[in-house]
Amino acid sequence: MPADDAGPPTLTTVAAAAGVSRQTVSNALNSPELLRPETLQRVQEVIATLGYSPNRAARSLRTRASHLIGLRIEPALEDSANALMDRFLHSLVESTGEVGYHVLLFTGSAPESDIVVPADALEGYSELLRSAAVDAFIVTDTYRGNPQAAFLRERDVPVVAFGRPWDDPRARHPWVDVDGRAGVQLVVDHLVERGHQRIAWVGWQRGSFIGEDRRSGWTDQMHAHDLPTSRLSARGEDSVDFGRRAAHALLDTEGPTAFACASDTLAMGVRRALPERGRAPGRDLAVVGFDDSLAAQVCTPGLTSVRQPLEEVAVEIVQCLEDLLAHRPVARCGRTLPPTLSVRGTS
Amino acid sequence: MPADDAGPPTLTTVAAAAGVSRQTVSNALNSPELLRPETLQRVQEVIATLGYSPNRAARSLRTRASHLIGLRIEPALEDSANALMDRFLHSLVESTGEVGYHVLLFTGSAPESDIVVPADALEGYSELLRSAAVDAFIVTDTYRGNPQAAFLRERDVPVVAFGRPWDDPRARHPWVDVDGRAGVQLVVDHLVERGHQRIAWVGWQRGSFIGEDRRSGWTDQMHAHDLPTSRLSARGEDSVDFGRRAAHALLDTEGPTAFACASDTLAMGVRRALPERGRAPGRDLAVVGFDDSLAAQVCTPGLTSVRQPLEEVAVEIVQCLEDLLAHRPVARCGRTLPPTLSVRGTS
DNA sequence: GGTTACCCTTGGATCGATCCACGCCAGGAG
DNA sequence: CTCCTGGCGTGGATCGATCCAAGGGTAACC
Repeated sequence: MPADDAGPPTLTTVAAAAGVSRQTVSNALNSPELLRPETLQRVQEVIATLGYSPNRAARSLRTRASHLIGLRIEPALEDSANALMDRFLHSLVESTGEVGYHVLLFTGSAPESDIVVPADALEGYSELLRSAAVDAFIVTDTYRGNPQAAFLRERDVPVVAFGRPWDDPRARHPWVDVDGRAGVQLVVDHLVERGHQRIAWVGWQRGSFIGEDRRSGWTDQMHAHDLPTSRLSARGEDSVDFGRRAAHALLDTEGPTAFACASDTLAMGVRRALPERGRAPGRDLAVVGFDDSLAAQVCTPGLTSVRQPLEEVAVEIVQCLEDLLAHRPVARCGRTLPPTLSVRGTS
Repeated sequence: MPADDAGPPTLTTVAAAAGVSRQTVSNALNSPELLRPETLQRVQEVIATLGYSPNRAARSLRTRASHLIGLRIEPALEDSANALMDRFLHSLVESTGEVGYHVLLFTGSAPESDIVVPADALEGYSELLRSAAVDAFIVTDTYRGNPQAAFLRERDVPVVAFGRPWDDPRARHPWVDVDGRAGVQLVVDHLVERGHQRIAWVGWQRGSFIGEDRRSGWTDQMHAHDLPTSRLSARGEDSVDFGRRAAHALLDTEGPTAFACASDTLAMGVRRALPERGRAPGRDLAVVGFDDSLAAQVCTPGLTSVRQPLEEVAVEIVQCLEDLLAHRPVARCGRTLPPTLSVRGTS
């Protein structure tokens, strides 16, 4: 019975030092209400003195719970979506930490086809789950159809998605998403309040669920204000250059006084176009972006932009996760959160 | 002996199905060379059929190795440093994955004082280590003095740092860093090649190790080309506005034809100043940044910038980690990697 | 005095992989 | 014919925490 021989202390070590039994120490940690207050305190003191903390491997083995949440990181694309991921990741780690979970990152090397998810792509998930390395997953493919979540859910893999199952509204896995439509509605309201009437939309091509969702915020809210949308909409790729060209085209014929954009990237393009016609972004000629990226915050004047409530998303996801892991019925299967508007110099 | 009752298969399950003993299956996984090829193949087939993978908790408990690497995420600061972290994180996860490790994220809630690292701040690390949750740590406080690495190392915590121990060159923990000085030397060479002679420096205040390191690349290489540096240097906070003011001040009196900046943020400020004097960034009046941030890539014309080789940093760190964990003497205690130059429209 | 409740002890089993020490068998060498 | 070695089987112990069941004290109560 090596007491203070080598390595970190164990339950037995602590028990011996505190003059109680293993069981009592275990109870002190897991069911403190079973102990008499004075005993509890004594045990806790010894735990603190010895710097004991329970071996996670042993605990996991016995309880069949690793208290780890798996998150797959996609190969780095240096775009604004990634900057979002970073903010999200921070919040997520914090939220999970508060309820005693940690985040385990992994990466799937297998490339995926577009629609059909081959078994290979799920291999990473499957392996981690079979080896009991993680208790659940969070999937974050917000920017595509995100078929993985439903796929995993069908196989009884505990999973919560950041992003709606756009392509299958009947999917029954829990998800949390940001209400892009509501975000753009905020933008329109804000611009109308500033006196704008001819508000143009610069967005993505048809076919992007997220793009259409954001755009619907523009059309709906414009109509709600009895404002015209006809010929005021441009669609194209998500690039600075398209934003610039779209702004020129709209200014040539339609005389808009404000631009609501589907992304900061497009908004940066619109901004770029204005000086080329001797105008400047500001109250009179407004530009609003989406995502509140670093670029939006750094440029002068700052770009007004829709900010996703990623911190709240993380909190919601963790709540779902807790329900899921406790085998409680998850309160809400899907939930959308409203973004906010960061108002800066361009509006 | 529940064969295919519930839960994932275990060693015993596989052994029974393959008609061999537990030990043989274990050997098939950990010391395949001990098995006759035909036996090995048979066992592997059964493993594949049953979809077996060893329980990580059990393995960790027995071998005292979790195959997890701890990485602490600092509270989100939305600056360019964070964008770097993201790129680094991706590479790191990939590199660690290739050698059978995963990355575990955690966060320390305790605030830190400036110099003295209180025991509290290390609590997060310590707890994870005592509970045998991780085998080692990576610390990434590149942008400060980074006292934690040395501190942890002294306590025999396996740790590799991304970032030099600036304040204590004799620290003996392994580290990998990017050679900022060499990066700026690249910039100077590039600008000289483009015909520039009066190259200004826009950097940070004294006292920042990293700032001084980068600046030394400018002074050294300017002198190597027999070019003047006198009165061509501006120092201030890392903000767009300071960059702008510095550019104006330098243009007022010194007539520089190129600006080398300590960060993309400063460079964006310099860029901003040029149109205000009827000039435009480009070959004739060059601006170069540092970090190759998204903003540098997205703006028009694109900002030439120094790109940190984060992918290589990750690979090097993982190599150190392997040595460390194998109790091999770490090949190089510290190592710096040269950055590259992403040349774009502003130079 | 007996009952009840409360607090704690005791000793064991269990999770699943690995480590260890044998033991067994076949084939080739001596 | 024996010895030896490579390939594999067998049974048990081990890692450390938790689960389980039974039991021994003490104090308060009727």
